[in-house]
Amino acid sequence: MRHYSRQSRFLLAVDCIIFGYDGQELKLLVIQRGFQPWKGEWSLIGGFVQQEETSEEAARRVLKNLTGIDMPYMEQLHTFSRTDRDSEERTVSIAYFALLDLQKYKQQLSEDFHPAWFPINHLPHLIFDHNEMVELAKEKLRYKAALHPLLFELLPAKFTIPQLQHLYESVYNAKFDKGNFNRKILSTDLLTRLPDKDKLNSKKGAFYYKVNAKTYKANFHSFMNLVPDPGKITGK
Amino acid sequence: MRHYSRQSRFLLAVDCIIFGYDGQELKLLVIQRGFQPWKGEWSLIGGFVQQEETSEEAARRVLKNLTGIDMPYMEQLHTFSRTDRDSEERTVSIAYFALLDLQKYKQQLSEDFHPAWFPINHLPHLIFDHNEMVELAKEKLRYKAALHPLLFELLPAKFTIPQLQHLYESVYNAKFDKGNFNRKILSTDLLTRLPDKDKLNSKKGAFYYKVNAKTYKANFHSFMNLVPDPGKITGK
DNA sequence: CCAAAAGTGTTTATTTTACACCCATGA
DNA sequence: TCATGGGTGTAAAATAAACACTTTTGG
Repeated sequence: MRHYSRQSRFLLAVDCIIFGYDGQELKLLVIQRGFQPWKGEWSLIGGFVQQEETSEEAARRVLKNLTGIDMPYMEQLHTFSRTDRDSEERTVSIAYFALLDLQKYKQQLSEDFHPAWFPINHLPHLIFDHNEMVELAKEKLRYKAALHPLLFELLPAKFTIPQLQHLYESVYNAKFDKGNFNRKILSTDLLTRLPDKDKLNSKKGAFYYKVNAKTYKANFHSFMNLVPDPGKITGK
Repeated sequence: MRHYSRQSRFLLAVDCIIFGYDGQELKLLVIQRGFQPWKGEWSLIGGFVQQEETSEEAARRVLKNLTGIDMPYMEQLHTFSRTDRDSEERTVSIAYFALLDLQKYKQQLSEDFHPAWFPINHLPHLIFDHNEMVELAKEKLRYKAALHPLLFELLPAKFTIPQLQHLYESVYNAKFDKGNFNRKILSTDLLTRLPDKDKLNSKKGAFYYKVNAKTYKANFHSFMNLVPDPGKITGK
């Protein structure tokens, strides 16, 4: 009963929830599945874990193969193990969560696997339990971004505070006070102001900032208060 | 390459990090492993996932079998997949995290599997990557307990505020101001005062409280500020 | 009576919020 | 010049921190 030889063995998959931001709204990367079953249906990017790799390596390999991208930010989300979650054969899936500057990578995205970016509030039906995975990932994104400077991963190297605020507003479906948002973000000391301005969105122009790599790395894991009224965010 | 039939299949384990509190300090439940390899070594409670159950069901089944206890609080922690983590055969392990009132369950704990409670700051060497799992679980406990009323799960149904404070202090290895702690906890409206007092720890006696199930359930997931100076807790 | 722990009060500092106001500039 | 978004100032409110003080009671 407890001996290795008598135990069941399982297919192990990885599935990746990839969020991107195009300056307008938060989007999710999905592909049209290229093999049976459910060929042609929308699906998260995923694949099977191989014998000689960790699940994290599998996720990176699959993402690299299917998108051509080395994910700059990725973390494990949750392992899904419902016995009927895959219609073909019982498969346990380890889900990963990644963030991308959509603008930067969209040219480099290979078209071979029919990728598509869907607005996070208008997702198509996905195969298996992939919609459930996305819901959990959205919760985690909102939870974590309220406490840690996670959303910078979705922006280009140079961005303005109003752009950052717009991103936060689209993640939380809320409007924040610009004065307070400014001070709160700048008080974290995570940003360095650059000499030039973005003049596309206003006549006056907004200064560009870049992430201060030192303080970003040092403070990423400490608690911040990046979102107004976080008491009302219902975590997990 | 992408077809189900050609993929590797893996042993899937669950391992459980069980924290308990005895009124003095935080402890971890481990057992002496009863089978080869590493028979007799200290190990987390674990077992293999079977064909017809989810990983969560496997964790609950294994815990029930080995301890006799239906875990009142359990959540998935992380999936560990280093290729060499099990010396016998490649095994991927889904780790779970559980909290127990140690006093309540210690009689009921079956002795068959040689269980032992170790103080969290003086753990023995555990097999495989189990020490690593415990470290991650400790981080998560500290992280989550600073924001959510998690630690109540470690206390009996009736407890005093000084007892609760002592628990927080032992989890964070810190001393908190009793006046501020009192007000902070009571302001959450999570506790209901009972008519009687605990007179064991002081002459004056401290009122017993119980968790208010309604507000507890309703507010569990919202952000609170249960620990002084949370800005200094380094999350994850 | 008094030591010791429980619990309350109070003052100060810090953070958050709301919102008024000034600034720069392209059309 | 003036509408528009960028950015700063400020006062009020809420929260947090430090610490003094009062209460209770077994020995």
